[in-house]
Amino acid sequence: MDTIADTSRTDKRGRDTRSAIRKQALALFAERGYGAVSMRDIAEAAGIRQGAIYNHFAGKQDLLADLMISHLDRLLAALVRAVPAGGDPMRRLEAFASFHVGYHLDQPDDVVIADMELRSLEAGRRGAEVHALRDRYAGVLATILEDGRRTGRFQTPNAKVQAGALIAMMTGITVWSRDGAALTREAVTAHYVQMVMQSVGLIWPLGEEAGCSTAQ
Amino acid sequence: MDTIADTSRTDKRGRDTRSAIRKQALALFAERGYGAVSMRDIAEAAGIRQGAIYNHFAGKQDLLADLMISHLDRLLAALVRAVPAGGDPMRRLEAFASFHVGYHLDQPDDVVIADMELRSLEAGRRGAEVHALRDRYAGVLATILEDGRRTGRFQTPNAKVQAGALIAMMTGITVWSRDGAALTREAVTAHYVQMVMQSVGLIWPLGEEAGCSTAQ
DNA sequence: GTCTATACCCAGATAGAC
DNA sequence: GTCTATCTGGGTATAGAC
Repeated sequence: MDTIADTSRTDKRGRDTRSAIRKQALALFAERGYGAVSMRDIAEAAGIRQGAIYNHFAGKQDLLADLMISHLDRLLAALVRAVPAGGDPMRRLEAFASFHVGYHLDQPDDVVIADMELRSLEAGRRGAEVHALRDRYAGVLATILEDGRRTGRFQTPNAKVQAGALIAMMTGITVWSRDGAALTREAVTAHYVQMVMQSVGLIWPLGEEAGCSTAQ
Repeated sequence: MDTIADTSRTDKRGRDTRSAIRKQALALFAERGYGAVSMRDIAEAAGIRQGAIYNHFAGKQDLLADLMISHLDRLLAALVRAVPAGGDPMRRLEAFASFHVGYHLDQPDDVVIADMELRSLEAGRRGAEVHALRDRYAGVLATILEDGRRTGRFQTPNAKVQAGALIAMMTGITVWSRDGAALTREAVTAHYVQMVMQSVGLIWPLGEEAGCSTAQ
């Protein structure tokens, strides 16, 4: 059930088979979905034979869990760097939205797997770990919203519900951004940040004359 | 490739096999995902043998396409009844949000299939039809947002982007509402409507302190 | 229309030589 | 660690009796 080896890097010939498997599996799962990809497909893309995958991963499920968990670990680590733990909820919300959108634009394959293939991940220890990591991520946003609500800055009915709603909204980016976005990265980010900030009742962008919003 | 018969209702013994197949397939696809459900599973749930399904559907793909298209047809018909074609964009946006949330709470299985199993639907005539119906639905919302933006009532950067974002947000309901919602139907609807209305820069609920763009 | 039986294929995983 | 070869099981779809 578990990963065979966690530390392998390049072998004598300078090729890192384990990394190649992960990379190709990620791309194929994201493109076709877990169920539609065979171990033979992955092996071929990685330049090896099917049986050799089992020298690096215990099975297809192990491979999927490995991809999800390593993605979520990186996501959470990057989140901590990008969003301050305390301070003005408005600034933290802006930072969160900006970070989330940027990350999804940069790593659409990782993200789409962690979102769409949850049902493909069989229950068990790894599955619980994945869910726990996802909950931690959503919890960061929920805390920001709750802080804003409690101090009267945000107009939000329920921090947990809204956290789920906003994450769903921003994650939907991957659905349409994959096929040739007509918008620049900055424009997309600005749009989503504006929607998020307005959704908690803020006037956005800031500095629009004493409380009243007008289109620019 | 096509459906065998479109009009069958109950047979002599009062049993409608075709409807039973559709009903069970819908529930199973929604629960486990298309790829994880076999024709044998569906047949067993419907109380027949596996081969008998092919008297009603040309294959598994045909069954999936049938479920998606009939769902989208019903969704669009209900949308037309619930949301007026013209008039105040604010009222139409409120009606759209309220309708969408209510429909997703009522028919989570239909909705989750049409959203999550798009990748399982092979390209072709039926696939194109599904995408066209989905585009029509999103187009209704985009038109509302554009009307509001043009007349200066909504603060929205890009009607098409925001339409996609709001639909993704509201559709995410199915993810968490399936396991014992702690909120009443009315509370969930009110929360989401509020988030949608605020996300276009409106003060919501109406009648909160004068001076800002609450427009009638 | 439904049944039983089966053709046919492809999946994930394993064994053992090198 | 990788290869070839194979085991084992499951899938969709079809054939033909009733």
